[in-house]
Amino acid sequence: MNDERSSTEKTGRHSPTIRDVARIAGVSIGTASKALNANGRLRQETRDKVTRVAREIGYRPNDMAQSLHRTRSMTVGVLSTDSFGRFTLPIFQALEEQFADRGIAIFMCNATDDPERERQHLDQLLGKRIDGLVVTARRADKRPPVGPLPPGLPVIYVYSQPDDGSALSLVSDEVGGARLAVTHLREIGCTRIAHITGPEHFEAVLERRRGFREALALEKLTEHPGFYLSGKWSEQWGREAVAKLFDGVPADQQPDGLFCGNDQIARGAAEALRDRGIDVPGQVAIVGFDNWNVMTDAARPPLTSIDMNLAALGQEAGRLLVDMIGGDSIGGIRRLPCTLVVRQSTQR
Amino acid sequence: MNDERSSTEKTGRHSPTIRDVARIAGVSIGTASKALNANGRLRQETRDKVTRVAREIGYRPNDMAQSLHRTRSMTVGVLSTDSFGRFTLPIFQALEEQFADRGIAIFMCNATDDPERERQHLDQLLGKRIDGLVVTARRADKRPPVGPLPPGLPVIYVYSQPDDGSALSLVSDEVGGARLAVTHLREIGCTRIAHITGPEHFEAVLERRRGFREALALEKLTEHPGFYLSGKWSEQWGREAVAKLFDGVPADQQPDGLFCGNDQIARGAAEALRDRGIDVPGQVAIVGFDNWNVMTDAARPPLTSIDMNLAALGQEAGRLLVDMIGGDSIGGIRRLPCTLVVRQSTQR
DNA sequence: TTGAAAGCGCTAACAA
DNA sequence: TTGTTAGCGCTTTCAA
Repeated sequence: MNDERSSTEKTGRHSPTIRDVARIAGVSIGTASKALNANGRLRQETRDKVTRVAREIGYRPNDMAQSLHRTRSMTVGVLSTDSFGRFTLPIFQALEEQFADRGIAIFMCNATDDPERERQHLDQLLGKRIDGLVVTARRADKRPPVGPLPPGLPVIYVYSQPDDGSALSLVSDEVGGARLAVTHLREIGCTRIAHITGPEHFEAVLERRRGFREALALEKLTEHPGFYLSGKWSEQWGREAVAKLFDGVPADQQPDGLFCGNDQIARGAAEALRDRGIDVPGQVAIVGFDNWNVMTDAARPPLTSIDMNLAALGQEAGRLLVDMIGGDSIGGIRRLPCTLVVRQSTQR
Repeated sequence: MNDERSSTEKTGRHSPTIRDVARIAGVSIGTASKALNANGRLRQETRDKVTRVAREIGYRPNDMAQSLHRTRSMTVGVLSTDSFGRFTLPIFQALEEQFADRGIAIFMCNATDDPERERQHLDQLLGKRIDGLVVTARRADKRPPVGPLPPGLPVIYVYSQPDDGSALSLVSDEVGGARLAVTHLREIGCTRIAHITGPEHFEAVLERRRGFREALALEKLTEHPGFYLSGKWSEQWGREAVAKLFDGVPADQQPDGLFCGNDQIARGAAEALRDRGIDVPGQVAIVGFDNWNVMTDAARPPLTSIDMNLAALGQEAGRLLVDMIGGDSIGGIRRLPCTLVVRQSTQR
C-alpha cells in the first residue's frame, strides 16, 4: 500500500533501507535480506541484482535494527575515571584494536572523580545495551565498584581494582616490577640502594615500596636509614631528594643506586647528580619506573626503567572481556608482569 | 496471547522490557510508555505504580529501539588518525564533556595512518547511524577527506583539515601563536631572535615559521642568517641547535631570544644554555610552543610557552557539531587563537 | 526460488 | 484515563 513512499520524501537525511533496495531491485524485502546476508537459496541472478542495487544506492544495514534481534549490540563501554591520562592511553589504544578486530564498537566515557557523572554515563551505556564494560581508574588505585549493573553483564577493571575484590581485575605487577629494578641494581654491583618515590596515598607507591623491600631482603641488603623518600611525582622532587641523600653526607654513607618511583623523579635525580659532578652510572646507577620515553630518552644519561606493558594489559583485557561476553565466567585479580628496559643509567 | 512469557525465561542475560513493566504493573504497554515518558494524561496513581515497578525491576529503555523511531541515534563518532596522542587528548576530553552534557554518546575509533582501517571504522559508524562525525588528525596536518559519507551527515575536522577544504575544519591559529611569541620576545627587549623548530614536513612547522617571519617584519627586525633551524621535535635537537647558534660564535652574533617550535626543543635549548653558563632569561630569553607543563615546569628555568587551547578547540568543536546536527549548515576553516603563557624563561 | 508476516522494544496516533 | 495498533529497519520462520 504505502510501499510506494521513497525514503527521500522524508525530511532530513536518511540512509537507504533494505526496503528501498528491495523496491528498486523489484524483489521482496525477505528476498533482499537473504541476498545481502548470503544465506537461503536464491537464484544467482537475483542475488547479484540485489547486491548491485545495494551498492549503487549506498545501502548499509542499520546496526540498531539488527541488534534488536540478536542478543548482542556489538558494543562495549569503556568508562574511565582518570581523565584519559598518560597511563590509560596505551590501554585504550590496545583495547580499541582488540575490539575493532572483532567488529565491536566502543563507547568511550570519562567521569573523572565524579560519581554523579559516572552514574549518568553508566545509565547511558546500559541504555545502549552494551555487551560488556571496561573500567579504568587512575594509577592502579582501588575504587568502589561501579553499579548497580544488570546481573550477568561482563565487567573488567583494568589498571584498577574494585575495593571489594568482586569482579575481574587486571593490573600490572607493581611489586614484581620494583623487585626487577632492585635485583638489576644489585647485579651491576650496587649495595646501597635508595628509593625515591611519590605520595603514599597512591596504591602504587606502597606496592613498589613493598617490592623494593622484598628485593633488598632477598639480596641480603639492608635498607639504610633515610634511604626511603616519599614526595611528589615530579622532577623537582627528584632533585630535592638527591640533595637530601648527597649534600653534606659522607661519601661512604651515600647511596650507589637509586630506584625511583617514576621516570620524572628519576630524571630529576639524574640531573641533580650531573649538577654535582657525580657520574651516572659510574658512581650511582638509576632505575626509573613507567618507561616513558619522553623522559627516559631525554635524560642525561638515558634512563633504565621498568615498563608496565600497558599495551599488553589492554590487549589481555580486550581478550578476556570478549571471552566473558562469549560466556566464560572469570574473576579475581590478575597481575601482568613488568619488564626491565636497560639504558645507559645502569650500563657499566 | 503470549504476553505471558517473562523475559527471564529467555536464554542469556536480558534486560527487562517495557512489556515486563506493563505486565507487572497491570497496565497496557501504551500506558506504561506514557507513564515513563511523563507525557499524556494519566492518573497520578497509575503513573506512580508504573514508575515504581520500573524502578523495582531495574527497567531501562532500550536506546536502540528508541532510535529506530527518532531520526537521531544520539551518538557521534570520533575518528582519530593520530593514535590518541598528547594533542588529541585534551580535545577528546572537551568533546566528551560537551556531548555527555547533551546525552550524546561517543563511538571512539582509531585508525592511525591506515586507510583500510579507517574505511572499516567508518563503515561501522555509519552502520550505527551516528548523528555526526568528528575527525582528528596528527599535528594539524592536512589529510584526504574521509568518505564516502551519506549526504548531509555533519562532519567536523578538528586540529586537522581536509586537503580539499570542503568541510568545516577547526584548527588553532599557529601563525598567530608564533607571532605572539616573537612579539613578546621583542617587548622584553630581544632583537636577535632565532627560531629552532621541528621537521618541515609538518604543516605546523611551516605555519609557525610564517608567523615568526611575519612578526619579525612587523617588529622591524631582520632574520639573521642561520637563525632558522629545522630539525627534530626533541630535547636533543634543542641542545644541538644551541651548539650551532652559540659555540664558536662571536658574542655579538649570537641570538638574544629563542622561539622554539615546541617545548621539548625549548627545554633542550634551556639546558644547553645552562650547561654553557649562559643566563636564561638574562642573556637569552626562550619561548616554547604547546605549553606542555611536563616540560615547561620541569625546565630550568620554567618555560614561557604558547598554548593552543586545545580544550577550547574541543569544546567549540562539540558545540559546532551539535549545531550542525540541529540543522545549521556551516563550513570553512576556523582558527582559534593561541595564548601566551609567561614563565621565568622570559621574565626579566 | 520467492513472498508474506511476525516480532525485536519502543513511541505515538487513534480508539474506546 | 487507558488500550490498541501501526510502524521504526531488520531477520527469520513459514507459505506459496
